[in-house]
This record gives sequence, structure tokens and C-alpha cells, in this order.
Amino acid sequence: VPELPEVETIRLALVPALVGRRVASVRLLRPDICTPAPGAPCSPAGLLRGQRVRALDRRGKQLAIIADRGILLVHLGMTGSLSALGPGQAPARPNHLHAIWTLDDGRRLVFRDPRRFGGLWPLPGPDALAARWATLGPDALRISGPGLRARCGASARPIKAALLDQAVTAGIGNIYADEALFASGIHPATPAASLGKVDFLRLASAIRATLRQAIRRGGSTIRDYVNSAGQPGTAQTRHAVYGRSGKPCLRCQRRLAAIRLAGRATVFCPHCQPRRKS
DNA sequence: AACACCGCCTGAGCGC
DNA sequence: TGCGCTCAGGCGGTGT
Repeated sequence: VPELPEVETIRLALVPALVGRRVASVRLLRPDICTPAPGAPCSPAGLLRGQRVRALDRRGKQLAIIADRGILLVHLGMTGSLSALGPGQAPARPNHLHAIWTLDDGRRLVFRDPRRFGGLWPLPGPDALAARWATLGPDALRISGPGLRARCGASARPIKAALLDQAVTAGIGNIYADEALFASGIHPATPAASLGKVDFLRLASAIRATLRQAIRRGGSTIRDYVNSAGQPGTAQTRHAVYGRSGKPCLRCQRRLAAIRLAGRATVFCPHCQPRRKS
């Protein structure tokens, strides 16, 4: 469930704990969650041991821990979390811990992921990171109407499928796709190519506003997402459609409908997001 | 080439 | 109370 707002919330919280610190030691408890790259294997060195953290960067849902001589790319997948623990502080949940970094100030960074859809990708440096991120579309926090249109405006796919495609724009998952489509009054099954310039402007602006607002609320806690300090977010209390199938639309009070689209549960308001011709 | 679909994986929630 | 089933979905791989 961590989408862009949850990953950005984690990034913002980890910056003060990690940047400037040196990684004293690393334990990789489940080697299979780590995917080695040439020049940066899943060795302690590849996992940043002995290196000083310089910055935390993000593109879409991917988080990059940038150190002196290497970069560690982190995907949280469905259930991943990354938490900073004080010296001697025990993790809130001790199971499914896959990697633990001990920093030079005694604090620890813990990667936990019950379902293991997430993982770690050690990279040798900025060029390798740029190459990976070149496969992603623009970050959804900064997507523009023309930018979105350029990347999917000729496609026959349902607009929701396009929004979930990280090569179109990076960072949107099932929750915020439904929320942004509701906010812009667009039926999720609308073929992307049948949307006009103005629709794309409205949609891109709804995406940015929806994501920004969720970041302000610390992200959405749906199942077990917590930020890096172990705190849940509150954005889920503001969802207009996600998880509200059959409940009244917050705008028109009619029943919200549920369909399956691109293999995902999809909730929308048939009245506020009418299907259009052509 | 573009797009649909499967399978990975665990825990929550449900019906009986 | 407990069991077994379904569902949740990001993403890489495979099929059409």
C-alpha cells in the first residue's frame, strides 16, 4: 500500500536520522529480498557498510539511500516499512525483519516486509540510479496535464490502468488512482485517448493535489503502514472513494459502485464520474 | 508493440 | 473456537 505519499512521509522522517551518519554494520536476515547488481552485490559493502549517508532521494514509490560509494534502492512493495530505532529500542513488531543497519550513533534502521513484495537493490552509483529511474515516468507530485497526455494520451487503455503504470507517471497506486479520478470527475474505465487537453489538465492537477494533501496528513494507514517513527497516517480518513464501495458519495449521496479494472478493485461514483461516449 | 494476465506472499476478515 | 476460504495489490515475467 505504500504509494508516493507514504514513501515521501518515510523519506522526510528518515532524513534527520540518516543523513550525515555512517553505517557501522549491516545484517541481511533474508538474502532473497536483495537483488544484486554488477558492481554492487548484496554484500555488506553493497548494503552501504562503512559508508556515510549523503541524501535520501525518491522517484515515485522508490526510495534511494545515497551514500559515498554506493546507493541502496528500496521498494516497499505492498507491506514494506523502513523505521529508525533509537539505541536499544526494540522494533514494534519483531517478525518479518529482513535487514537491519546499525549507525555510528547507535541508532538502527530496520526494513520489515511481511509479504515480501518489496526489496533492496544495491547500485554502484548515480549513473546506475539514473538508468533505473529512466524507466519511470515523471514523479506524480510534479506531473503536468501536457506531460500526462504525452505519455498516455494516444493509448486505448482505461485511464486508471495508465495511471497505475509507473512508466506513465511514477508514484500512483490503487488508492490515489481512484481518489484522483473521483476528484476530477472522470470514469476510471474511460479510454485514455478519448480524454481531451482540458481533462488531462484537470486530472494532473487532481493527482498533485490529492498526493500533496495525503503527504500533509502523513500518508494513509490501511493495513499496517506506519511511518518511520511507528506512527500511523490519517489520510485514510479523508478517502472519498477508496474502500467506500456501496457507501454514499460524499458529493451527491448516491451509492458508490465497485468494478474490477486492470486487476484492481475500483470504486467510483457513477453519477459524479459518468461514462462518456466515444 | 502494446497490453492483459499470472504468481508471488502473508494476514485480515468472513462464513460456517 | 477454529478452520478454510477469499481478498488485498506492486511488479516482473510470460502470453497474445
